[in-house]
Amino acid sequence: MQYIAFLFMSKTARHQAILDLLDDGPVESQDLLQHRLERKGFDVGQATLSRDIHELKLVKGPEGYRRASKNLGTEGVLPSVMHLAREFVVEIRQAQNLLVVKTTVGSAQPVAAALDASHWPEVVGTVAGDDTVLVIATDKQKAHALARRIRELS
Amino acid sequence: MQYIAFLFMSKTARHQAILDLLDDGPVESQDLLQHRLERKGFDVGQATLSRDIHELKLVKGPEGYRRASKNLGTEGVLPSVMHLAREFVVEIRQAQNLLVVKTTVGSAQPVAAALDASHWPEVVGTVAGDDTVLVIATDKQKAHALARRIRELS
DNA sequence: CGCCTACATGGATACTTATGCAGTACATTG
DNA sequence: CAATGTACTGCATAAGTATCCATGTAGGCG
Repeated sequence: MQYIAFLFMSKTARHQAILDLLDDGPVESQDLLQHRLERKGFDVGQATLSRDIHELKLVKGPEGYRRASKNLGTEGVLPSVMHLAREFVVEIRQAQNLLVVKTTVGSAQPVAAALDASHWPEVVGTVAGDDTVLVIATDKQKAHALARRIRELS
Repeated sequence: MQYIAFLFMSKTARHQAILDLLDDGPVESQDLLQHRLERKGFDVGQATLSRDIHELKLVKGPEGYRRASKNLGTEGVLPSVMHLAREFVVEIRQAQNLLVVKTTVGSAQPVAAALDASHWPEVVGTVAGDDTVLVIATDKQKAHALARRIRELS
């Protein structure tokens, strides 16, 4: 039944969604969070949110829930993946489910940050050095698709 | 009556005392805080503490109440994996034989170092960025087992 | 002094969050 | 396939926190 896919995707996706919501500012209560998630298509109970919040190590201050180490309101909006890719990506190679993205020297970090922020489902995570970003995809196929997508942005 | 002096000194002094207490580590609940303050000579109700906490803009995370800006200083000694995992690891995702460990911003390096230092047989190696550690395991199964083990540390 | 206003506080209680338990969906193993 | 284990979840409810209301005190002022 379709529950399968739903359940499987759900938790991680929901976590992502929660973090996204929090990037728009703190959320007062679990109830409010529940309703916002609902509007985003996540139907989940308060109990689960309590658990999610614990797992994500969120913190509740006077303003509500927010990410633990999110300090200094440096709300520098990061540039779009498209812009960054076009500007700094030099080459993309694939090795199994991994992509090695070569960038101009010093640009790997911002590119990785942008890829993370885009929350593409194929991207499990990224690690950046100085001129290289390692992108971890769920599997070979996704990695390939992802490579194409990034190339197309250029 | 001495109530005068008591009442007059109280609020500010109590606030100070609360901050002092928190410097020794987070406090789980208002109840606990109440008892600790009592031992220090402050006799105060839960309602008042709720207000104090708000006024001091304290923050409640998984560990309890703490000061908002507390930026956990990780000094020279390499803390145990357990401690680091519990403190900084936010999420663990698996992609094939790799684990993508998300940490709070800036903590990836120390977490990776700790994982390396633990010399677990499943860990082939690690690479750390800013908020992401890539852990390479020998195979899918080991990766899965490893993920569980790290999660259990929390 | 008598009166008024502003605070600080505790008790009771409304409200919010955490958790024990049980059920569902797989995954793995024999 | 049956048996067992793991992950995830909701419901009911326990545990924890915030707030309404009443009280007591201090300071200002005519």
